[in-house]
Amino acid sequence: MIRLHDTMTRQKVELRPRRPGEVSMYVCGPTVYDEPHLGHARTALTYDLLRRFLEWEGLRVVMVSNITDIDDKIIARAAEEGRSEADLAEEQAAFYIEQMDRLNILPPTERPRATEYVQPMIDVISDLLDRGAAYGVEGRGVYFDVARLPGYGRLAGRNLAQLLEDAGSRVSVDEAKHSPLDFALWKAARPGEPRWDTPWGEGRPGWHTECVAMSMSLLGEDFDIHGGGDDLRFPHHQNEWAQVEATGRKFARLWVHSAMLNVSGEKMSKSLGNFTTLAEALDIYDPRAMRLLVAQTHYRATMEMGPEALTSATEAVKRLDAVVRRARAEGADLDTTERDESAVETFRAAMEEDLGTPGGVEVIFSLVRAANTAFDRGDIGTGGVKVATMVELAGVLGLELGEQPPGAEAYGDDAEIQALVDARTAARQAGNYAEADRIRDDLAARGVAMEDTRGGTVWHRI
RNA sequence: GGCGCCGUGGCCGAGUGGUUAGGCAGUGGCCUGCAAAGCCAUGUACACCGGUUCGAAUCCGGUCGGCGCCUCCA
Repeated sequence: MIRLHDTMTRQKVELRPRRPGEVSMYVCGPTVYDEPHLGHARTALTYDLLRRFLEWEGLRVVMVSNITDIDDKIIARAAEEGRSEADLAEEQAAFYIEQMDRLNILPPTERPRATEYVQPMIDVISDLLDRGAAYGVEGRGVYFDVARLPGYGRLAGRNLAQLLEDAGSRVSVDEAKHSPLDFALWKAARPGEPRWDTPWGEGRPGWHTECVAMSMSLLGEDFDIHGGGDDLRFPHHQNEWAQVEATGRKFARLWVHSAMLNVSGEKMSKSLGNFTTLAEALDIYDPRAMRLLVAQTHYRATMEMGPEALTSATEAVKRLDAVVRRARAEGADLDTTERDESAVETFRAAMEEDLGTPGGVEVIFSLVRAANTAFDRGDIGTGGVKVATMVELAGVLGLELGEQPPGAEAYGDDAEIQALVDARTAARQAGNYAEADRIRDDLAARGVAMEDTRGGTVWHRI
């Protein structure tokens, strides 16, 4: 039984897909007006972890993750840079996807762009207007009328009255709106801005409507999971919910939110300007280290992703790679279908309980120790099963092991290095340790490390 | 102000009412020609004060401290 924490009901609930065997999931993606930062990685990795786990459990996952390519910030940035919104958005979207690939994040089943779903958005808004749940304001746009939705605020853990009480002080009161809580479904075009024609005038879609149109168009009513970063809980997701609720349709069955990232104790965000770009970090650290670090922390807990944490995760990944190399050197059969079933079940149990990736990681490391212990005593068969199991479970977390860190380079090709390694072995066997050590130092200087195992000497680039 | 989260050993970070989380780093030992990799051992951790309990880091109350949301944001 897979359980997940549902933000709407604030409790862990069993995942019961609307269609047995298939999980439909919508995850809010980025607004592409700037480069992605570490926070985007945490969110994207979280849902990739969930998706991979569900698939490993034998479920078919239909995952939709959008790219918001029209928005106030994109318009502003494009104007600053003196180019078109489409040009900027396309460039940033491509860059975002490139970083996701580096993180080994599986491409979503569908990756819709907001501008491709303007008609569905218009349909949503028309429907809301017809039902009297929205109203137009001349020259401004169309607003959603939240006042009559009793459940509004639930995702934020609040009610309408509480929200209204704060609204006056926190949100600048807009006389044009019926209520300060009302939000824009459609924004009337201003000079020079991208625009689409509609029955109520030219303009562009409001953010909250975009995700409704895309999710409902691609997944249909009553889809299983709606996810995103915790900062989207309110108002974004609440406003999405409001629109669907007002039309009497069924929306997401379950709401999942992944926690934020802190940088030295403070939330990292674009508005605070304290963010590290993802590309920058991935140039320095093994992307697998970032993935492991994310998996070591529960997705609903705020985490710190500083240099220290990334460095320690990098070392941890090396340990995983090392045992795979050792297994090969020892001549273990890693293609075996035999598994440490007990470990697999412990892993599954941890993961089934609200995506308990930290517990899963624990299982992986306990297998590493068990494998090394087995190899130490010469039990290659047992060691091989442990490693094969470990590799599979790490794979569920999206960690491909036994690989050399990206960017690792050494002077010379494999054959040349192997020749030197062989020469060192010969020198050692001849008792010429000075020569052996000289070769070792030489290779080390070229970025090649060696490990002597009973199966022989193996080397790898660092 | 309202709502909510958190405070775990050098760092990161899990967790169940009573048995070692795990990772990184450190120290000692084993292994090694020496290393590397690895294994073993090692840290009397749970903000503070009360309470419930046979027993609480884990439940309740309070105190202090930190953070988030309430406004664009993954």
